[in-house]
Amino acid sequence: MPLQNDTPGRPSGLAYLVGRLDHVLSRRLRDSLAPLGLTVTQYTALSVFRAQGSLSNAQLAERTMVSPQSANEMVKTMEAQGWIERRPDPSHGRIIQISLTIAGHAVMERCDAEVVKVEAQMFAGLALEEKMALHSALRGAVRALSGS
Amino acid sequence: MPLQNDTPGRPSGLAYLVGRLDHVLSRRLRDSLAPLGLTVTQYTALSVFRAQGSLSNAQLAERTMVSPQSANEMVKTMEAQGWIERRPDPSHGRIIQISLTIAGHAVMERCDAEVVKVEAQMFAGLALEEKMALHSALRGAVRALSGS
DNA sequence: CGGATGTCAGCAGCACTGATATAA
DNA sequence: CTTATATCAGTGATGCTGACATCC
Repeated sequence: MPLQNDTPGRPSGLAYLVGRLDHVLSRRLRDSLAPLGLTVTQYTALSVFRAQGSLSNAQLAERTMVSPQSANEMVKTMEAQGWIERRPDPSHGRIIQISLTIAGHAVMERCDAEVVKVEAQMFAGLALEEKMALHSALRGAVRALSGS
Repeated sequence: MPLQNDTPGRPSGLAYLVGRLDHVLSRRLRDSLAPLGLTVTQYTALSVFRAQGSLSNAQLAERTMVSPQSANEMVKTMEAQGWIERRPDPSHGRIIQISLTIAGHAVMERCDAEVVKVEAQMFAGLALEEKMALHSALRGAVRALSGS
């Protein structure tokens, strides 16, 4: 019986498991990504740019659910690395559009190879159907918590 | 098609989703737990003591997959709060056994009520079977990554 | 003026490595 | 001497709030 107990008012342990898995996963990714010169949060941010194209800092902050200041911090270091470029929005003097550079795309591809390895190990025991179910469950959970 | 693409060498996005969910979940738990005076990692550590009973600092570090120094840091602050107590091991002069105090159990029960709320919202769309499947998938993933 | 955006400064929580002391 | 344990000190990553200037 996976759900550890049926005491009402006792957490089922799912929140605990999510946290624990992230903890272990982050560690593993950190070790895999460190030789390539980037951190896990940097990889995450770069992933967002790859998926979304060009974003302002405020948009990045909103999509990654982080304060604009935190996002700005990431952006500063990543620009210094040459992975992203910032160019003023032509239609608005304050907004600065941010996007991946060629070097950014290149480093992402190297990272992907490492991430694929970790994912494979992490969900080695799961069939494709199960991975898809997991995928949708996780997406649903993110959405459920992001809303309110 | 939940798995976003079939390009070989491209991450499936499961690692990304785990990280994102943890990010949102941590934020929510932080806000829920803050009024009770503890942080998410403190709640996690106290959960371990509740589940495992009495542990030394070295054992705590191993079970939570954290360095002994990090574990010791948590222990210090939680002892100062009166949630745990440390008593020398009778059969070994160096080891100090750590366990929950009455106050520790009490604060945990108050936390549980909050965590249950968050879990309910997070997995509102899932049937019991799906929660059980998710539970075992996550446990399997933690185990797969912890080993090597 | 008011709202959105970007950015500087300060701070807190967390986990790490290195070094040290002590018990077995 | 060697190992395990606890713990002090320093450091790095992350993310937060507050404050401020700027653009529309």
